[in-house]
Amino acid sequence: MAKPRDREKPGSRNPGSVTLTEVAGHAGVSRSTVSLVLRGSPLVAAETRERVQAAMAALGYIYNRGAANLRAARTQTVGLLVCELNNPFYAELTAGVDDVLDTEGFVAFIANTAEQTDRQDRFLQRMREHNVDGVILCPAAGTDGELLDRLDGWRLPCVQALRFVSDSLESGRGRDYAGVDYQAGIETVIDHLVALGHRRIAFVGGTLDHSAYAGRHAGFTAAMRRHGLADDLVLRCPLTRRSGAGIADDLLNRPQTPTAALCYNDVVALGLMLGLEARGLRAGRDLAVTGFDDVPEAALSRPALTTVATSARQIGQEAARLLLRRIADPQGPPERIILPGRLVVRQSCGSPSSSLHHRDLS
Amino acid sequence: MAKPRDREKPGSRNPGSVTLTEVAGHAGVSRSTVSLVLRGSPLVAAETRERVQAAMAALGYIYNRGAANLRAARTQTVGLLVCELNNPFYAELTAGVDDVLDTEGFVAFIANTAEQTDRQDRFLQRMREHNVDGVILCPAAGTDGELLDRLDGWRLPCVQALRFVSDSLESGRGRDYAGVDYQAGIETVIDHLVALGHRRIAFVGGTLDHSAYAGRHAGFTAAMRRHGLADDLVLRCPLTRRSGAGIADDLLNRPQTPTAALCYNDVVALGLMLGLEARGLRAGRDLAVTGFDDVPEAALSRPALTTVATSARQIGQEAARLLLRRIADPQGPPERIILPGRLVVRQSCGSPSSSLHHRDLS
DNA sequence: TTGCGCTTTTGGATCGATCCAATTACCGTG
DNA sequence: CACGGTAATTGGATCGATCCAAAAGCGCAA
Repeated sequence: MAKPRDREKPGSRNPGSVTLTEVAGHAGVSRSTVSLVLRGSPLVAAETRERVQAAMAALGYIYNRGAANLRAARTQTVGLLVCELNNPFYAELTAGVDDVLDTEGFVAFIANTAEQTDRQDRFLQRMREHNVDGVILCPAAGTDGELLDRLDGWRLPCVQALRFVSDSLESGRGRDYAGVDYQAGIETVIDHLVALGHRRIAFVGGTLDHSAYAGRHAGFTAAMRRHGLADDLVLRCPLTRRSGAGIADDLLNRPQTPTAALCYNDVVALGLMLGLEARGLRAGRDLAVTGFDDVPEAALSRPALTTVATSARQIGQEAARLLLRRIADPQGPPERIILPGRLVVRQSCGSPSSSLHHRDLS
Repeated sequence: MAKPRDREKPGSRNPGSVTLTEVAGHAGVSRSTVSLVLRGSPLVAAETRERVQAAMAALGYIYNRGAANLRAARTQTVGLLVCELNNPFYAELTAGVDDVLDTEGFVAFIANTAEQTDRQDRFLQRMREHNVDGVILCPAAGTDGELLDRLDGWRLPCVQALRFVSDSLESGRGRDYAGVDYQAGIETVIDHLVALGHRRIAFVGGTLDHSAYAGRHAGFTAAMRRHGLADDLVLRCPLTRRSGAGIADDLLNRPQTPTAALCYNDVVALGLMLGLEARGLRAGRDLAVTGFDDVPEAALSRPALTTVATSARQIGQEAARLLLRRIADPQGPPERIILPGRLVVRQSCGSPSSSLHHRDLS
C-alpha cells in the first residue's frame, strides 16, 4: 500500500540479501578488508576487525560460500556414500563422520547407494558438479577397482571406510582407509571357541564379495589352520535374519554336524538362533553361535549373543579426520586406520558366565 | 621430464578443468547456447543440441553448479537435520529422503543434531551460507517455536518431519509437516489392550517435550477416557533400554499395580521387558507390554513385542516430495501429511496367537 | 523488394566472493 | 630528512555459470 514495491534484486538469493560490499560500505573499509576479516586473516588491525564485525552483525550479513568457492576452489563440503544407510551400523558411522565435520566447519552431502553401483556413480558425478573437497566412500559391492583410479584422475580425495575395493595392480598399493580389523576379530572368536573345546566350526553368511567378507574369511582360514583344524565348512547366504534362520537345516544336515557356527555378522547370527529354536534347539547348548558387530539387540537376545564389538562411530570419526588431512595435503602418504574389534563373550557360545543380572544393556 | 609444466590455472578447481566457454569453442557456438543446452531449453535446434552434447562428451565437461548457483540462486541442494541419527528409525527416514531427492537430481546435506539446539542452529546457519533451496527438519527437543518464524524471515522453505515445534500464535496455524499419527496409533493400542480385558494401563517413557510426545500422550488420555478409565498413571523416563528396565520397580510398587504398560517406543518397551525378567516376571503373562515404532528387534525379542509399525522410510519420502513442492511454489498452502500407524500384535501383550513359527522375521 | 513474425543464437552485464600486486601509513634509524 | 621495512589496506581482474535484451536467419505474403 504505502511502499511502491519491495526492492527485488532478481539475481540474489534473497530479496534483501546483504553482500560483502555493503558491509564494507557500512564499516568504511574496502571489500578486500572485509574478506580478510571473514577469513580470520592476521593482517587486519584489531580495531578494524571489530568495526567490520559490528557492521556484519548490524546488517545481518550471511556469508555466501557459493560465491567464495567459485573463486577459491574449495567448498568445505564432502560427500559421504554409504552402501546401506538403513543398517544401524552405517547410521552410526554417519553420525561419527558428522561429529568431526561439524567441529571443523565442514558439511557432508549424504547418499545411500543401497549397494547399487549405478546409484553410486550418479552420486559421485553430482559430487563433482558440486565441487566437494573430498568423499568418504563405503564402496557398494561390485564396485570396480578402476573407480579409484578415476577418482585420482579427477583429483578428488577419497577415503574408503569399512570396506575397500581391490586395488588395481599398477597404481601402487595403499589408499586411505579406515575400518575394522575383521581378520583379527574373527581370529579372536575362533581362539575363544577352540578354547571352549570346539573343533568343527562353520563359517556362516555373506554373499557379496568385498574386502569386509575377504577379511573375515581370511581370519577364519588362518585361525583354523593355526589350530590344525579344517577350514572348509563355509556356508554363504544373504545377510538377513531370514536367511540366517533358513541356514539352520543346511548346517545340521551335514555329514559331520559342526559344534559351532561363526556368523558373518549379528544379523545372520540372530536369525540362525531363531532358526535353531524353531527346531527345538538352543544356541549355546546344542550349537555355539557367534556374531560380529555387537548391534544393540545382540545383548538383548536370548541367549545373548557372543560377538565382536566394532565401534562404528569411532570409525566414522577417524575416516572424517583422515579425509580432512588428505584434503589439506593431497600428496601425503596414504594412511590405513584399522581399529581392533573387541570380543564380547555372552551366552550364545555356551560360556559358563551367564547370569542375567550381568547382562549388559545398551 | 618431457613436458615443460602442466598448465596450472590456479583459480580453477582442477588444473585442466573444462568450462562452458571451451565447450562452446569446440562446438562452434556461443556460451549462451551451451548454457541453454545444459538446462534442456527447447529453444535450441536439435542439430545444435547434438553438436554441443558431443563437444561436452569429447572434452569431459563437468557442470559447475557452484558457478551456476551464484547467478541463478538455486542450488538443487537441501539440508536434512535429524535429531538422532543413530536411532535406526531416523536412519530409515534419511534413506527415504535420499530415495526421492536422488530421482529429482537433488542432494542433501546431512546433520545429526543429537537433540542439541545449538548444533541445530549452527547447521542451519551453514545451510544458509551454502544457500540450500530448503530444509527438512526433525526439530531437536526444546526447539523454540520462533525458529520457524526465523526460517520464514530467511525465505528458507522448511518441512518438519516426525515432530513439529509448537507454532507461534501470530503466524497463522499450519506449516508443512510429514509424520505419523501418534495419537491414533496409541489409541489403537489402548483399544486392543482394553479388548483383552485390561483396565489399569500405565503410559511409560518420554522425558522431552515435543509434538511426538504430546501426540502419544493425547492418544492415551483420549482413549482411556473414552473407555471410562483412569488416565493418570504416567511414568516419564529417558528413552533408553536401561531406564526402561529401571522403571519396572516403579511400576510394580504402585498401590494398584497396572496390568498393562503402554510404552512410548520399542526401546523403552524392550528395556522394560528385560527389567521384568530380571525380577522373575514375564511380559505378556504378568504384565502386558506394548511398544511403538516396530524396530527390527521387536519381532525378535522374547516374547515378541506388540507394537505400532510406522513406516519411517515412507515418511522420509513424503517429506522430501513435500519440500520439493514447496520449493517450486513457496506461496502455496501448507500441507500436513500424516500417515497412520499399523498395530502389530505379537506376544508381549498376552494375545493368544503365539506360535514361534508364525513369528515374522525382518 | 520490403516488411513481418517466428525460431534460434548471441554478447555483455552480472552474481558475490577471492587473489594479487600495488599502495598507503607509520615508525625507527643512520 | 630521506630511507628501508613492516603492517595494514585497497582496487581491479577473476572464477564459471545465468539472464536478458537484442540480433540474426529464414520463410512467406503483400
